[in-house]
Amino acid sequence: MKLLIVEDNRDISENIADYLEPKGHQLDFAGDGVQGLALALNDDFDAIVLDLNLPRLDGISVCQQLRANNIATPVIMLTARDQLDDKLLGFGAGADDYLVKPFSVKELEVRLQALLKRLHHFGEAEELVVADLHYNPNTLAVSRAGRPLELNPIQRKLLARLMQSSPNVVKRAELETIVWGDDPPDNDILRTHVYSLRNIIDKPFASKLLHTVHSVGYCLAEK
Amino acid sequence: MKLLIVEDNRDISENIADYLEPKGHQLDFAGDGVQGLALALNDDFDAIVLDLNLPRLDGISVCQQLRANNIATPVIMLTARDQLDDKLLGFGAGADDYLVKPFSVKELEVRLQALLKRLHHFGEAEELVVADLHYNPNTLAVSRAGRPLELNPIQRKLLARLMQSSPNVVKRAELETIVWGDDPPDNDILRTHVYSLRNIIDKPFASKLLHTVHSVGYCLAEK
DNA sequence: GGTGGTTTGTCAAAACTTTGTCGACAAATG
DNA sequence: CATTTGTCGACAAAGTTTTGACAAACCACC
Repeated sequence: MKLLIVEDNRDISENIADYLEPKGHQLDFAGDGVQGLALALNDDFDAIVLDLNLPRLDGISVCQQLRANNIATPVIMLTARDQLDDKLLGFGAGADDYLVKPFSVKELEVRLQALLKRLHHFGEAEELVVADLHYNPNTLAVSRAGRPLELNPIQRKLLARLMQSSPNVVKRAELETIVWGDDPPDNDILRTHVYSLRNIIDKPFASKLLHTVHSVGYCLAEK
Repeated sequence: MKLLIVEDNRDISENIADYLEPKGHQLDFAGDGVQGLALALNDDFDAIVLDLNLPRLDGISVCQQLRANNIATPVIMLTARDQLDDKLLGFGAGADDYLVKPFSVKELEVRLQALLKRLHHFGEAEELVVADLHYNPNTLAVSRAGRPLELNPIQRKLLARLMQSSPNVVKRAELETIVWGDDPPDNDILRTHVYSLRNIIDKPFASKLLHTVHSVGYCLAEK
């Protein structure tokens, strides 16, 4: 996930970076409020970790400005132990959670995850990606090399399974079950649908992704 | 606000009571998990404070049972300092926040308020916006490109869900549940309502927002 | 390496399903 | 009792799925 850390204490920033970056999260840093606000306004983060006491512009003001600019990114405030009343202010300014310094980075991670689970599209499926082919199961949008493609329901079902299983081979019988449920057709109509799917996702492009595995099934993968 | 405190340590319960009751909050108490669950299921609280270690039934199980019974009341977990991993479990079970013992009651209050604010924001306010289409769930005012529009109740329900889910596709069955509850009509009357909604929000404008996804449902989005 | 049966690719037309449109009428609202 | 709202049926339009027919590719075996 993509995070913005606004914190003037280098030790704390590095501590966070050391823990979260190895876990695959992408972090941006700002050392004061003005810089942090600029970054937050110009980029799209999954969450923002915001120190309360910052040079140039304090955390509460940063948070207020964000909300005033209609940016709903979850914000976690960092406060010193004796600033409990500031927390109330922080929540008033639109913060979503806070942590008392000194805090464990693991605790930060737990709270980040809780926030994202709550706010960030609850119950949504992940976008499927194979090479330059994208399929979003929520919007049902399909695109390849950035160009949008139109699929009908059967084609979507086939594509979804092929992408989920990629780069593995999916057996014909399995694809038939996906489309027609427990009573598959006795003729070989799957062929026609694979053909039409191929026409849409492969025909107009140089490299082919959907490969036939003779007398087994199909597989979607690069090369 | 009406709170349920599930905690086997009398000192802690009393501490909470002494601080919150004078402020006008109404508290109920349970000394073990079974009792707590029973109270939570039979009454309507604004929030529940739930100890992790409880006699008879632990806090995580209580929380899980609540969610399984479709009760969305905010839950704050109380954990000992060395139970950080349990927090992950707690969030997984559906808890909304947690506090590390020993905690200040003032901090509990801050977190309770934050939770309720979050809930209220979700349940009541928040104007919905998709492209130049606006819907305020409080005033029930709908407008597009600044021009006010008049919707009837069913159209509003449909629009609200479509806007909340935008740009995702919303399935017909889901829209039917939104409008008619658990027993959807056996005919296809949703079509007529979507048609009339479309007449109001799209017909008089150049760009169309409400798109049909054949044999799936509808989606509200730009382009 | 040729041979023949099997599997796969191709495509257009036919059969079918879902959706848009709208007028008529019943039910709810105030 | 007038107006708004919700339900229904009918038909045309749009979109989807199946069918069937032939050609090309594949594979096993002589």
